[in-house]
Amino acid sequence: MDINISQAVIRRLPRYYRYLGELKDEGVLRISSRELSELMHVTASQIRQDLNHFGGFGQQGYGYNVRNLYDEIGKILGLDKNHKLVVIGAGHLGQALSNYVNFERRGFHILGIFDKNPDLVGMKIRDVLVSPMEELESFIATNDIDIAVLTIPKTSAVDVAKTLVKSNIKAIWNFAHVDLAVPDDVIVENVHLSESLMRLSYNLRGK
Amino acid sequence: MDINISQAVIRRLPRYYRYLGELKDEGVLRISSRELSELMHVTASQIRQDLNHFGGFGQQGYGYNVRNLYDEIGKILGLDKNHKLVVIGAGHLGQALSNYVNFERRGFHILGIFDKNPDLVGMKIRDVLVSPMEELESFIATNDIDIAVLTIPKTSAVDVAKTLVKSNIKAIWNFAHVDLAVPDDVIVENVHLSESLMRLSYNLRGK
DNA sequence: TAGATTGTTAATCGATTAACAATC
DNA sequence: TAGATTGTTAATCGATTAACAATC
Repeated sequence: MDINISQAVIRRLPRYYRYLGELKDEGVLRISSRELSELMHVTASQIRQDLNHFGGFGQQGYGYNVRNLYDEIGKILGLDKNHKLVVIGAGHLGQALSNYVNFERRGFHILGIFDKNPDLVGMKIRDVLVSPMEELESFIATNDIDIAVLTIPKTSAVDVAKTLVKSNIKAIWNFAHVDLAVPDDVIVENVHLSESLMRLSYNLRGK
Repeated sequence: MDINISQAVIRRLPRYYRYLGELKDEGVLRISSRELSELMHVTASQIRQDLNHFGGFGQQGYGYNVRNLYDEIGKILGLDKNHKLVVIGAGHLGQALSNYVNFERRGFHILGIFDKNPDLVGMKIRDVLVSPMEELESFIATNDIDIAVLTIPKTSAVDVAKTLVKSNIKAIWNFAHVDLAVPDDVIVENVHLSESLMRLSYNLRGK
């Protein structure tokens, strides 16, 4: 397995995983790179190149075993492991993410929800209590949290990120519209919804 | 202005826009590509290349006028125009997006919300009534809707997308975990949250 | 004018696609 | 075995960076 795989390849893995999951559920046992390429509208070359970064999962003359490839990609993506999360910001978006059961199914367990608004503290979302921000730091330490989901306005996001770094968080799933400055060993995955909407708007020009 | 600008360039425009907006709010009047590059952690070359796809916004020996460049990028992204939206799916995510006031500020106006669940129909979210799915098609026609926001499970998303295409929708902001098959002239911008979380999970490997 | 910085061309780098020998 | 399809190398394409003449 390559030491450093480009993010271009990584971006495509979840999509392969989704298609293979669907094929698996349909009872398809094997698939060739050509067949999968037609289904996904990518080149067969790209599929084979991408997969071979991680190992030879196929067999000449046969193709790929759907179940096996699905599992292997799952392992590559770390979906065979459990992750412990806290959601920071119990507003609408924080609540929406906390309510989303499919994350739980993939091993992403939300153990705590935090908000600075006293009106929201004490509320329960799917059995998880909303706690005051003051308890965040000790909660992360006590419960060995890996990932913080940041669904707060950008004005407070920078400060909270500092607290998270101090608490040795491993990764931040950032929904705030700001670039967080964190040490290199802290993973930040940004979801900037307004940027996505602007790209849509651009592509809509002249229509 | 180039006829066909790569999506790689387009992806970066909203981020430039965000930084220029912040500089503008801080009262900064002008900035050189080098200064901006240091702020954003990209190369000055890339900034100049990107901007020159759309025109010469700068001035030799001076740099760029912050206010002017901000406005120009806004125009490129179509943020000087108003857009009419419907949100389809009044679940947690649909509610979260409908409640997000910043979209409104950028000219994205949510005129209708739709759901097939009778318990949600009749509810009001920021003055917008949740209507039954049966009314979707006529609503789009009557109100000249540009963009549909799809926050429903993937099982129903494919069918609803067909209805949207029939209704001559121009763009779909798709939060369902499925690739929508639509004609070439319908824009689809995907937000696949679970894929984002999987990328985070991958980058977390071994930590 | 001299200095600064753009706009733009040329060079480099990396990612994608094509081709094919290896092999099931 | 013959046919099919992978794994992998080589060729191509596109995106990024460097360089510098143009010009404010």
